[in-house]
Amino acid sequence: MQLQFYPYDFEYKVEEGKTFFYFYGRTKEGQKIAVKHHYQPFFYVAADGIDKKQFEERVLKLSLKAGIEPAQVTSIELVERNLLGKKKYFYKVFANYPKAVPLLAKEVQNWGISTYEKDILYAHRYLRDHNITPMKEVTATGDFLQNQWMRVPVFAAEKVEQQKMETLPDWRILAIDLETYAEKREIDFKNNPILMAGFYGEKDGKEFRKVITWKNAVFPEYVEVVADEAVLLQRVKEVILEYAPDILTGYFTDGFDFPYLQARAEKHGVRFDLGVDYSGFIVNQAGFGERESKIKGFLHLDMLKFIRNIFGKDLDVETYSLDAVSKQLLNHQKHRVEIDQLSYVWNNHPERLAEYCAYNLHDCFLAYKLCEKLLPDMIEFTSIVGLPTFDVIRMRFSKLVESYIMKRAMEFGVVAPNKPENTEISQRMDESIQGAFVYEPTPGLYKDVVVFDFRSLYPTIISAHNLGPEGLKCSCCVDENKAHVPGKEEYWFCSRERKFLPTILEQLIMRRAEIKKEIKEAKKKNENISLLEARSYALKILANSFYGYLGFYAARWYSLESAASTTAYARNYITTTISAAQEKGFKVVYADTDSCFLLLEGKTMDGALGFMAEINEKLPEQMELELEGNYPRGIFVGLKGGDQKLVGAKKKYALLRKDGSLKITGFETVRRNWSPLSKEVQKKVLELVLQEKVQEALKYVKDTIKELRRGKVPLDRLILKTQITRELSSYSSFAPHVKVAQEMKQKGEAVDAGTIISFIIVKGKGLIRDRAKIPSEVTAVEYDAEYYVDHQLIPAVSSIFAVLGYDEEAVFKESSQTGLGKFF
DNA sequence: TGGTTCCACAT
DNA sequence: CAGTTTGGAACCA
Repeated sequence: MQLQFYPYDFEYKVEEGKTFFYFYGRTKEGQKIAVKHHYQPFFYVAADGIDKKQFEERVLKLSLKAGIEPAQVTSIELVERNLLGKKKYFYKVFANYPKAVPLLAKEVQNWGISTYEKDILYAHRYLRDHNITPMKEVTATGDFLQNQWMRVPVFAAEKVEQQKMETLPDWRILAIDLETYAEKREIDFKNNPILMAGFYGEKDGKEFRKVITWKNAVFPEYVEVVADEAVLLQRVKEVILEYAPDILTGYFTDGFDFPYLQARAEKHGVRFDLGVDYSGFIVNQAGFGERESKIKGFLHLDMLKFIRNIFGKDLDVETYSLDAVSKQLLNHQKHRVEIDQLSYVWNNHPERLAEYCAYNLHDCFLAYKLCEKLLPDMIEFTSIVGLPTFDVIRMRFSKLVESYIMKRAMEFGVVAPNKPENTEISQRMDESIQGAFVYEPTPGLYKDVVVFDFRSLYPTIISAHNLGPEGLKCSCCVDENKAHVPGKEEYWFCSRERKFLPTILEQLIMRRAEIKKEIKEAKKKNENISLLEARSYALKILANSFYGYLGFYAARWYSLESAASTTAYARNYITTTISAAQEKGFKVVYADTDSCFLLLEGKTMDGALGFMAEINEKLPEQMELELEGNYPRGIFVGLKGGDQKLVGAKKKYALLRKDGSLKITGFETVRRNWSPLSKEVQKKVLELVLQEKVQEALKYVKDTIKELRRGKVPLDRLILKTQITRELSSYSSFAPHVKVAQEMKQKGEAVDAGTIISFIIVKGKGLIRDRAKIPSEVTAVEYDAEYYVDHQLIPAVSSIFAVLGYDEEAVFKESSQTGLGKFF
């Protein structure tokens, strides 16, 4: 019979000497199931230049001592494959079980023969070799088995294939969050019990809300009170099994909630056998004390991991805390509850526990919503990379790129190069390459700034010039002039044969271009574009990571020469564009990496666009110079410490859009350790100056200074914030915020690493740190206006006014009473 | 300035 | 063919 299902969790089992791949998933009808399929593990052995007959005899006889069963070769097969651009012969050497692979490969390696792909996880190998994408519909042919050893029916497949790339529209998601006993923020799995376990889900259009706790009090209807922690654990298990989610989600569940549950269950002797095969939580150490947690037969998505590793890159958050991330992505925050007080309330005021239950439930809600919102993105990355979603969201970019390459390698008959040895890694880590070109601007206020940029510059260069280790210094193109890299003539890349890496990168770029078109169409028709945008985002981020990957020390397809050539080409393209613009009579005011800023100065926009078209005619097909924007005004300020008229600061400018809004880059307006006042003033001054209302800008600053001196500025606009980064007692230097933190601690407030300290500088004599006070203790007249004028206001705007000629050295050197302050 | 140390996130 | 030590910011000389 045939079975259609959607798989999301995977493993393998060795049964009677045969290796089976296990899919866990849900059928179209909603039934959770397991599907097993036989597939033998293997690795590659380089077959060129060895005595084949001798090797075959020797390898087939191999039998190495190992744990359960000796590691043996079951069969071999001679195949042709491509390694780093060269066609070669390899043996596929099949092993009797997955763990035998590295043992056998090591032995062959000892014979002095190269081996490949011996460290590919069996489950990953299976998915790649069968071209199966998790989360998408799979058709299996076979029969159900009689079984008692699993919580779900087991289907034994003879054939497994994927024809449709449809995903389940309604994944069943359950979010979980714990509150634990912690008197002073300590996290102690051994000694501190779980006080509450919260759940949130939406099933069949209905909300599922539950908090389990073991203290009796008056609670809302969603709270379930049980006798003790052991019963709580038992109930957690039952709730999960009853709800039967496909996806379990939470925030930092990998490192906190799941291992906590596991530890407490162990302590109480509660069997947490909710895995599909009655196994419990599986907690692995991953990397630097980081953990990964899972339960067999569920897909565990720790939202922190996906956001931190992949999705958060474009996110403007200071930390990846649930609070900050939810605010940014969901426009929702955590409940404002004094979590530090939970243990005290638990012991002394159970009547106040209800608000903690609400807090607990709300955290579950946020995790659920994050998961729901980002699921299309997670599935998209899954399908591009072709590996389990569990693994994909826990990967860093380099791994993601490599996984994509290895998925595509199948179609191209490409064998993956080996990972570098440790010695090789440390060598690579010492190497570095020249980066991007940045044009030093001349400080000034400019009119009609036109900005052009190269679309996806690095990926398109790699694709257009066939960059990568495979075509590097090929023997066929030594004399081909055009194959040599401008500015790096010692490198050249094959111009005769299109190589694997640039090809699959080009496909990413093209695929994204198609999707962008689809998005445009969908927008016209007012259709939902969130899925398309997830796809476009995934493709973009992956394509952009190729360059970094080529220069990443642990990469299999490492090629520093290719990375260096990418930036060399980029520098060449941007400087060529600058010269071309200048030849056309355009003044270039700035350029950075892939963008070029020029002035119209009486010329027309059509002229500028004509210039762009001319450039594009000469560019390789994949590359394109685009109009980024056309700004009525732009300002570039001087470099701090440099000659304010001559030396411009790089990466620091502001542009005025036609609609009056600003595009601000590099200015301090966004930094935390500036007062809200300085940020406001800086932004306002930029705005006025860009509108050429210089006198107004001067007056504005003047008025603000007056207000400051009159004590009229509200205190909340004067608050400075700095984060305490470590244990308070370990500070040897006493910056203002450290001093304030100590005062707070004396008053019994909790101050730890991570606490953000707010303070205001007040009048008086002595060091700044002695005049830093807790905001709530400062009265309106007390703040030190001169400090704010000198250290907050003037520094925020001086470079802007300097551009306009208010920059006499003497003026700045003197104190505020007579200095710039006098101006105003 | 470069080398070194500390810390992610959760209660 | 589950186990690895990660990477960015803050600090310090």
